[in-house]
Amino acid sequence: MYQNSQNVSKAKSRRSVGEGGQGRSRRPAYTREEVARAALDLLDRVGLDGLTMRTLAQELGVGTMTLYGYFRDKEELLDAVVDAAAAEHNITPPSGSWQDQLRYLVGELRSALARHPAILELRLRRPLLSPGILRGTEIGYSALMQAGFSRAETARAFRILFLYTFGFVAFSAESVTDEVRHQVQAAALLLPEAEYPTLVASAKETAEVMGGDAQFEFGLDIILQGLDARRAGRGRRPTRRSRGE
Amino acid sequence: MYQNSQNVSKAKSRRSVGEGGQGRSRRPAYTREEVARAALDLLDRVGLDGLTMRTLAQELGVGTMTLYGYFRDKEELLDAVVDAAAAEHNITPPSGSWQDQLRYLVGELRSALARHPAILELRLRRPLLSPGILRGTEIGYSALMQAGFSRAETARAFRILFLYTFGFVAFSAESVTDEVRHQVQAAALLLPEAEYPTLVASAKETAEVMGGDAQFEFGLDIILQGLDARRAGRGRRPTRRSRGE
DNA sequence: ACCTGAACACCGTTCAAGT
DNA sequence: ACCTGAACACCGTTCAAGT
Repeated sequence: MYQNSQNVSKAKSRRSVGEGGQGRSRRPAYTREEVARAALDLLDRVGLDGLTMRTLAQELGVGTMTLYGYFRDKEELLDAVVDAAAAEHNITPPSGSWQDQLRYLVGELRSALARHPAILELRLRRPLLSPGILRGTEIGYSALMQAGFSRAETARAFRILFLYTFGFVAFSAESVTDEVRHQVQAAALLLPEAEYPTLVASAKETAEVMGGDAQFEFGLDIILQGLDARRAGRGRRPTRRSRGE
Repeated sequence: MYQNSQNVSKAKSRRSVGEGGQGRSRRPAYTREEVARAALDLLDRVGLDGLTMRTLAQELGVGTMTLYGYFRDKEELLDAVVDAAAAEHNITPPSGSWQDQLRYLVGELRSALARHPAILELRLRRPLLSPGILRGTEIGYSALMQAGFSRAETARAFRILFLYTFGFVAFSAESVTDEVRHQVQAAALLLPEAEYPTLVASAKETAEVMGGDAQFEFGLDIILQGLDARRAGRGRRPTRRSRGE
């Protein structure tokens, strides 16, 4: 379902090694993708620290060193795991206004990241570029360009939405429970009021804002509103907001 | 310079153990803060993977197990390292419009994160609440509230800016070199044009947008513009943007 | 061709002991 | 009171060998 043509053919060519006639040579027990999916599954269950070459091998019923036949490194395995997570991500081209389309895309990205929390940390270090991931980018780009944004603005705008979503999930994942919220509120209330008057007064609001759908939607609205304002103002006054006044 | 009163007094009370008269009992070679700062320094030099209890101990000229007298865990040490990084962060209350003040704050946060890149990854897992970190929040809150935002809006607005900045630094740190940009552009150009027409056409723009001051400022402007629009529209029409149309 | 145990150079941390 | 080496239960990975 992802990178179809290339991967399938690669797997096939691996499988068809025995066509020589002797048919005695062993063929790999798994494909790269199968190993990656097993690793993703294990990752979901035991977290990033629990994903070990040893435990993964055990899970698959092979010797540890067998894994090094599929991947040069643990690093390379982890890249494949990120790819496997992206492969699950099946987005259908949305309809509606450009804002609606982007809302949908960003929502999909958010839920995809939430489905495999450990993936996020993995992606921090790699600028991922596999086709599966870029499918969403393509759709977002075309929505923005149809709305009248230039190519440069489109790239910038999509990047903002992408970064916001990533930042949100990274810091507002389901790890922000009610308990964490209470801790935050308590910590804010303990601050010296002389130095932190506004924060002490807003302790409750600060805690509420740590996560949740409402906060996510609010930020999304703000960004889309800002983009819309930028779009509307085009040509008239090319935004000299960055200057002094 | 950070959490002044408490920490200093704690360090003093540690030092003054020998006041009993005998003066023979050994006192700790370092304070907690000194160990944390040494760890931060080591972190900057060798990265997160290189920061080991063993190497840190060696750096300080003590046995490995001595560190466990200061911190129960490596986890607890890392928390202290994040705190030590926050302690360096000295922000002076800014002036100007609320947008200017927030621009300044966010810029400070960005450069603070850039100064110790490994800190970012550390902060992903901990909702940090030390006073040093919250100083910036207090200033941001008061700027937003003076601009007329409600407490709830203020908390939401500041959170957006915080998340955007974090996301930006996480994915657009100095690790995005020209080489990475070239890779991105090349990867985009290699996509099948039938499926990715917009992305292929915007390969150059996509690469440019991966990092850099211009992109950061653009996103910041968009968010501030969106916030301003929200502020201006208050009361009139309480934003039913989230609905269908 | 494909698989794998033993071994190496590391980790964080417990334990029992040293002054 | 403070410090610490030895030891334990782990890592990722190299190497040389097994079928």
